[in-house]
Amino acid sequence: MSSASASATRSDRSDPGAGDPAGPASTGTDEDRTARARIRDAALHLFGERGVKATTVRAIARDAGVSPALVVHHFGSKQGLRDAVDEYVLAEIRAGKYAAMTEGMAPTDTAYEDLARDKASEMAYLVRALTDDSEVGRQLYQRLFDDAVDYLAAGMEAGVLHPSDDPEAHAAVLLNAGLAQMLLQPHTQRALGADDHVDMLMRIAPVMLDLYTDGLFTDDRFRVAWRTEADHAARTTDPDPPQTPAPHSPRVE
Amino acid sequence: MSSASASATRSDRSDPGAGDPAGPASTGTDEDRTARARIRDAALHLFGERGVKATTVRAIARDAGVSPALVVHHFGSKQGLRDAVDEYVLAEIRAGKYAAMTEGMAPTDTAYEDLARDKASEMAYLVRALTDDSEVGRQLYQRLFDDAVDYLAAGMEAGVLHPSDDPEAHAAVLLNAGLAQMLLQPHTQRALGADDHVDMLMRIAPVMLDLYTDGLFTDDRFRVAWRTEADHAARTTDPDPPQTPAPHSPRVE
DNA sequence: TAGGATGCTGAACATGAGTTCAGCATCTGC
DNA sequence: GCAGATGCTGAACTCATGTTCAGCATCCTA
Repeated sequence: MSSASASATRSDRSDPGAGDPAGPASTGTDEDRTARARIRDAALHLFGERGVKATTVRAIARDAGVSPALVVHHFGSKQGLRDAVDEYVLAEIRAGKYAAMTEGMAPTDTAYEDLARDKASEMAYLVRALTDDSEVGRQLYQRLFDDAVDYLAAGMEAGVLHPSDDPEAHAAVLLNAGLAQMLLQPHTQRALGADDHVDMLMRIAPVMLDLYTDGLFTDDRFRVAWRTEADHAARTTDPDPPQTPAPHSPRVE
Repeated sequence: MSSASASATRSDRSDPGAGDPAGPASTGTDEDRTARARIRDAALHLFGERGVKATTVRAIARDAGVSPALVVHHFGSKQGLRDAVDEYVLAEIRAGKYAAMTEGMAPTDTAYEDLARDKASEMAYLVRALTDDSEVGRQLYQRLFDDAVDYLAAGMEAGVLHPSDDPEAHAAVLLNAGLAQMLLQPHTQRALGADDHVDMLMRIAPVMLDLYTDGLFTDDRFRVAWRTEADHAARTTDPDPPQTPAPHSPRVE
């Protein structure tokens, strides 16, 4: 067991303490936080900025002010570090810290702006996670989706939102529309010539409120056209459709 | 490009023929297409599937049925190949082949479905480009944005769309909402339990049409609240306060 | 104060991946 | 038929990057 003696110290139980001894991401005034925490934070930041694959262990070590070897000492491997970052972020997701992301659905307060400002690194990481197909992305979306379904149900119950034939699809569409403003933020900002993220939000918010208040179309010709076409397609595709497209019930007008 | 001794044969004029001798992406029945075209197509496919960084030249060569050296022979370098793929895609963008992506804004026909089916590889590449910050992504978004602005203007002119105070922001919001259904497609499909992409679109489309026809809110209370708050913030920001905590407006309860 | 655990490092190691290179076949024009 | 251009390959080279390792300092404990 001579060869395994030194490495056993690392790989087998890399955590010096219990659960998460590093504490929250940006706690601790400056650089007196534990090296483990600094490494995790640096990784979160760089992973979010450039992606996991494009981030080197050496770059993380440099940003954290430690040697590359220490990264491996604490987390076993780059993958182990990634897992630790994921677990950290997932814990925050489970704690509901990113609930404001659904605010993009209908910007009624500044919660989203606050989130974008205070958790920029985490947000970048999450945005990336949503377009990878990582476990973090899956869990984040599922959580936001569940929240959105609840919000919509409550709103419909209270009568402030139009009822829906398909509340889940409704939740998904609205959630996606909200998240899109985040995913496509750089493009949108450029296209609108906005100075910064907040400036862009100030352009976007009233438009979304108008859209959700008045709709877009001045009458229902597009909906009628679509239904006609869908019915026609359903009728001509095959005589006995295995999945009836569910005739759309009349909506609240 | 600097040490132009032996590499001049490759780098400087890597194209054996003129402009784009490889022809369109999937033309040519099976494997009798030129190797250059097969390499480009394989690269497009893999770049879209895994990302540029995660795709190796060796994998591209394997998929194209050639040696890694031939990739470099034709395109000078991996970056050169990437540039060629970008240029190919950009040409298609300029030719308006992806205009149906704006269809997501308001699904009035099957153009988007057709696109998703026939150009799956290209679409994956473009989706990835939109979330990187690549030149292709920028140009694609700009093009789609310009198209969206035109569509909206025409619709408003014709009276089928509500007029807007800020048509560009309106175009951006609608474009983003449409693109979101593409960017978040895997998540949405999972959350809705849809069988496939088309199944998901059949759930999404009527909801979007309902949303754009009727709106979401049953009255304008949220818009009024937001305006009130915005006015208040505007009035109180300038005198001195650096950051107003902003009282949260009434939410959907 | 001795001894071991802990935190940490510099230097080396191994591998994966982009790239280079010398040469072989095939085709075309003379 | 010959010569050069063209298309293409296997093998080797180089470098970046993840990882290992032996050892040093510090701190806690008996």
